[in-house]
Amino acid sequence: MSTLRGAPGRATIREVAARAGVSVKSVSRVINAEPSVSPELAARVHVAITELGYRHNLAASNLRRRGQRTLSLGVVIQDISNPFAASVLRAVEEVALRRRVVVLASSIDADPHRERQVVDELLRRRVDGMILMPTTVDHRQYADEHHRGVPFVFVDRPPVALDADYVGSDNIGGSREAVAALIRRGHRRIGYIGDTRSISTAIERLEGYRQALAAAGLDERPDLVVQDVNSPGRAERAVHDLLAVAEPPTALFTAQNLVTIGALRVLRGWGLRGRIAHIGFDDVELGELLEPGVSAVCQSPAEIGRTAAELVFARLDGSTEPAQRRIVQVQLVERGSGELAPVRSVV
Amino acid sequence: MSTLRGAPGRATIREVAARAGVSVKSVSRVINAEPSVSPELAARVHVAITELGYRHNLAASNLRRRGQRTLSLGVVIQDISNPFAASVLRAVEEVALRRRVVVLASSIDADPHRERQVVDELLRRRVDGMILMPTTVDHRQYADEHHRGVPFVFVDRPPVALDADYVGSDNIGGSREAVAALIRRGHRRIGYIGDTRSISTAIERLEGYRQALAAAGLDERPDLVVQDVNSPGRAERAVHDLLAVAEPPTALFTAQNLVTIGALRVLRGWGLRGRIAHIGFDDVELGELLEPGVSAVCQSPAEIGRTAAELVFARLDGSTEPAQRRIVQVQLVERGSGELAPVRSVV
DNA sequence: CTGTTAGCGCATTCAA
DNA sequence: TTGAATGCGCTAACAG
Repeated sequence: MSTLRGAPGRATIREVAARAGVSVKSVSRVINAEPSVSPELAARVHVAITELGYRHNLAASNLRRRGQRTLSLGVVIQDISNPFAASVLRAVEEVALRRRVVVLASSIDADPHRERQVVDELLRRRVDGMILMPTTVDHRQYADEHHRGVPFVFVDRPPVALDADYVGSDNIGGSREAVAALIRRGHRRIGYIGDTRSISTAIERLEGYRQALAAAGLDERPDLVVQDVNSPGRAERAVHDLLAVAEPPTALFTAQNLVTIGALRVLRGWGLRGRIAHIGFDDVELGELLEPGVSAVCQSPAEIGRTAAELVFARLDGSTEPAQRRIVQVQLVERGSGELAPVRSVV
Repeated sequence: MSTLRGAPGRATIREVAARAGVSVKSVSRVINAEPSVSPELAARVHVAITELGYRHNLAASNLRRRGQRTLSLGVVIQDISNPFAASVLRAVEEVALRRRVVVLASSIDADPHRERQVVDELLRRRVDGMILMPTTVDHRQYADEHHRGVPFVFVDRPPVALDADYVGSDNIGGSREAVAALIRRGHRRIGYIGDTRSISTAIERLEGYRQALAAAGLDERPDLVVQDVNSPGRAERAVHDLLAVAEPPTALFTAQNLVTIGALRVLRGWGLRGRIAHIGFDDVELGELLEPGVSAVCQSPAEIGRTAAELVFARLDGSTEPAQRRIVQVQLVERGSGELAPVRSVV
């Protein structure tokens, strides 16, 4: 038996009107819950709607309606499989659904071309606003749309060459605090492993690392800083390299999610998890169950997402304030790995 | 300075035509890349489009166009923050984007009312098809839409009272294999902790547990089976209860993600992780880093998502085959916790 | 309170 | 190869 045979075609407002014996305008009034419709008329219309399986067509409605809102929001993120991005999206959904706004989301990985394609597809569908976790490093390409009335809000990475709202974590402060905590435990040789150096969050987290060193009067040792690490696999190699230097670090600061995971694999494999202090930026799932627990600078993706959504809607509601820059606080959660004292010879 | 002042209003096809000195229809032809337009005319139109910042309006276009495809897909899932759901969604996105189809996704938790609301919002926007991980237990409410031409594909949980396509994991087989593996190690008292018993996956996983016991000639002990556990917190209590029975289990089968996590917390807290064998259904992040590693029945969310998307598009391409039931294989990944031998007195 | 007419932005006839 | 009319489903503006 076929599941989908002979679509009977969808009823229009005109057919509903005919069936209910009223004008199309009256049906429209009922649908939009306008006042000043007699209860009997409304009832007749509702019956007709049910009988015909009529469903309001939002697109057609928006075509004529003033303001032209599609009640949809575009969200462009790195990868929905990443827990951080997923939580951001979830929070955006919450705020949006309250306004009956739906979310069109797409992952773009680290592919600028795909970012462009996805943004285009979303704009073709006339999303009312856009929340963007960009992978591109120059955003003037979006200026035209932005100023034409589709507000762009940037998440996690600030807009470059574009005057738009931004929400992100306190990357500098969080990193500084983590590294300072390691220093307080007596560590002097602290390894840094971070993401691609063109990414603003990577830059900021390295900056926090440096500030903490400077505040403690420590010199940065270039051989303890590894950048451009963007996968667990590369992180494993980076740890390997760090431990091979003349004076290996007694502590590690891994400045990104996947980097942290890669480092955990190596340290665990070598039985070093209890001997090298380790703090990661961004939480890892089940970090508290490991032995020792994984200390981490925890972000608040839900608050970031909520804030981003609120900023978009504020713009849609007519706000003309200067571009906002909202920094969401992070929190160093100590679970054991970050509180280890230095061990003279780790390897 | 304001970020969003004076939206100049968006150029229409008519304005483009005027500026290029051609007819509306010619612009339309250029936009849709129809053959038989002279290169010069096309060039003039393209210039006008760029100058005016014109952007094709897909909604208006679809209104008149035959077939009326919005090139959008609705995806309704439990919770986008759940890694399983996120991976499914990601795979759907991949398939969809190749067809320039965008995905409207929404989380509904376990709230039937919200499921209804979200589905309504998506249908109002005339999504071409729908991928649904339902929380409702009766789906005849979707029959009308489904037969009207909006194909519904069910994921993770099969349709009830509705003749629609379904993609899910081999819950029975996976559970049977996991429990059989425990039995092979010598376990005779194996605890089961599972999700709400109205959920089909929970029913199937319990069935697999029972089949394994039966195949080994073991009687099911009711005091070792705990159902309706749907959060880590409840899972912790369930483990607590199981360990308090007269003859506590020497092995545990936790039949869901969050249940597994709750169990891990308790076992770790009590120092029992190395003494009670444990296999979970559905993988947990970083499970291989724990000590011992968490053995798990791993699903293939990406394949589930890909298959679901392909089924939707097959229907949209006109397939009238009988409703499909695609079972995706699972894999028991042994990492240590499931290979522990029975310990006489665990507590 | 209810109905009529025009038109949103575009694609489809049909005609030149 | 190009263009003028007509209408998609709905709402705005204006009647009654």
